[in-house]
Amino acid sequence: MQPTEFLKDLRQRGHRRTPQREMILQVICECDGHITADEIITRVRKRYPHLNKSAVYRTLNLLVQTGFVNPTDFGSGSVTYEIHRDPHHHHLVCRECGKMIEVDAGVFAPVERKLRDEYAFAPDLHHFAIFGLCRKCQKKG
Amino acid sequence: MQPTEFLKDLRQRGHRRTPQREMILQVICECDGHITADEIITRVRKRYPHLNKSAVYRTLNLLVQTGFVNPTDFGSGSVTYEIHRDPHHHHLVCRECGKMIEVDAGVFAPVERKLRDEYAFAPDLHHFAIFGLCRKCQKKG
DNA sequence: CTCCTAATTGCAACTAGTTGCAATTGAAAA
DNA sequence: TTTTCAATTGCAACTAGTTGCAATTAGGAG
Repeated sequence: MQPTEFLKDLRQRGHRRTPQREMILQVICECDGHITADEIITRVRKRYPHLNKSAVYRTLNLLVQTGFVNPTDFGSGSVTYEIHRDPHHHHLVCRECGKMIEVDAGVFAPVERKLRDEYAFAPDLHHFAIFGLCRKCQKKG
Repeated sequence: MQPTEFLKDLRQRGHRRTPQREMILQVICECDGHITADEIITRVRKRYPHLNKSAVYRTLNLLVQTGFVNPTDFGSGSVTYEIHRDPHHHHLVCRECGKMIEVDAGVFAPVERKLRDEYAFAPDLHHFAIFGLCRKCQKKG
């Protein structure tokens, strides 16, 4: 999806099209992967120096609420954001070497089933960062 | 486990027994459940008014690293801490009414198996807060 | 008991992110 | 085109948590 499409979709939900949101979305769409709020601010300010951080955080929260963007905390001190792709995926993160492996949402299907059946609970199992040890670091340790 | 036992165990790992750590551990052990850093500071200061927040956060991080305490982010704005119990457990949190249900670690066994078998990844599947909808709120919505 | 040294503390400054509020502005209606 | 009003922004102050550094201290060795 392109920024314009997201903005149209937001409009239909009663949100306004503002230059700030337009540029924030542009940067997120261009970046192709995970990006932090700080990096968004830096990139937008190259063209539009007056951007305020509140607007960025509020826009990001809006995009997360509407499901256009997924937040992930890799434990680096700042949350990263990524355009949502269907189906969901998760990230395995090696706590030794930092290696990241993407796994598809299906991994959690048995968990979802069990929580629904045994607890009548409908979980959101979206976009987790799962820490652990990768193959190489298991052998080393 | 009692504060004294934790302190002994820490000592064996090369950490010192300080009055700050002693009182922080006492408060965590007494509280019987989840407690925030801020609440720990408040409670310790009743007896020892000069406690600094850095010491609290550093002690909490130490206790998490050593596995004595589990951190959980319920999305309330501050992380909560809980004495570790074996076996691990997780928390289901209803995003509508806030209801919390404890589930044992076994729920994630199939995930662990799959990640080990298919990705050679050894995950830490400890003490998650899993958001979703409880039975009642599913019916309402 | 005294000395020594690394671990720990307090402090102040910092980072990431949130919030209340007044000023601005998008966009729909007149 | 002008009016209108809620949505949004910028700002400044705030919260949670982290960090670098100098001063203190636990606790083992002599």
